[in-house]
Amino acid sequence: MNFEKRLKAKNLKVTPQRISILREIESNGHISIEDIYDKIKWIYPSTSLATIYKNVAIMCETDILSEVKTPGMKQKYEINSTKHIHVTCQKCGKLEDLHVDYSMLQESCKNLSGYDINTFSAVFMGLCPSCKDK
Amino acid sequence: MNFEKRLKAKNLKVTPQRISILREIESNGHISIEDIYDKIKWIYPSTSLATIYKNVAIMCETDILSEVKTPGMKQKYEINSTKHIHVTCQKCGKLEDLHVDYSMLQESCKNLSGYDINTFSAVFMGLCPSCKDK
DNA sequence: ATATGTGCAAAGGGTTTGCAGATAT
DNA sequence: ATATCTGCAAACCCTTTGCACATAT
Repeated sequence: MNFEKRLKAKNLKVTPQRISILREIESNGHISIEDIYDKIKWIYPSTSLATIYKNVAIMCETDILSEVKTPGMKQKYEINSTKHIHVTCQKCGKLEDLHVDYSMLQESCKNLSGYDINTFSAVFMGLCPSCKDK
Repeated sequence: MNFEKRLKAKNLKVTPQRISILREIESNGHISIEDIYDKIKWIYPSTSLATIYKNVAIMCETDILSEVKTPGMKQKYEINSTKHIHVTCQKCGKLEDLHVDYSMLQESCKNLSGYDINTFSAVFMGLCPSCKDK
């Protein structure tokens, strides 16, 4: 993915810190602030936690990133891509994307509530294939 | 709703603080810790914030309450009832229940991921009828 | 009578802020 | 050249903890 382009499109300067943050999130899929920090310290040791907070916040505001919130777990971040939902394992904590069509659900939600729907956040919770066999 | 019964069923003692917390959550539908505190101060002024935290935590663990997490908003609590999803207004912050059938989505999620699904957390976000007309 | 719950104050942890120096454009 | 970004440390939440007293069973 072309991170420089995405940053510039939002008038954000391209800095090595930002690129490494985005790379970490991309290669982990879903990651918490602390985990970003722990990983980046090895690549770019001078990076401060405050910089990570500031950048994650600004990249969420500009829709480069999005937050993934799951009841009972700490919040994680992902690169904003095509709309999808999530599954997470209550035992090992793994979180995965799921590209399923939820337009029917969105339609009935819209009809029932009368809201104009912009976006959707959804997480199924259960046991992943390897945890359920133990 | 019979709060005493629900508490006793979980071996939790019935205290006036717990009853007022549950009453507040019930009458507000969805409410944050701080808002519970602000409301309870009028009814039962000696109640401490720590007590509210402790009780909300223990009532979540025992499934009397559940957390509702929405990207970009602070977390709220609701009385655990029949499974449902949520809609929230990005302008005024209102959060509502939506009793729609999501079994088809759950089925495709299960098939695609191989997970055993226990539960589901979902929030549609958009503009509520009264906010969208402004 | 006993286990559990409450309130207080202090501690803890995560997140934000202000500022001076560094960097991207 | 200038606006923006970074790193540091302090400040600032929100949340949890320990303990002595009170209360529910």
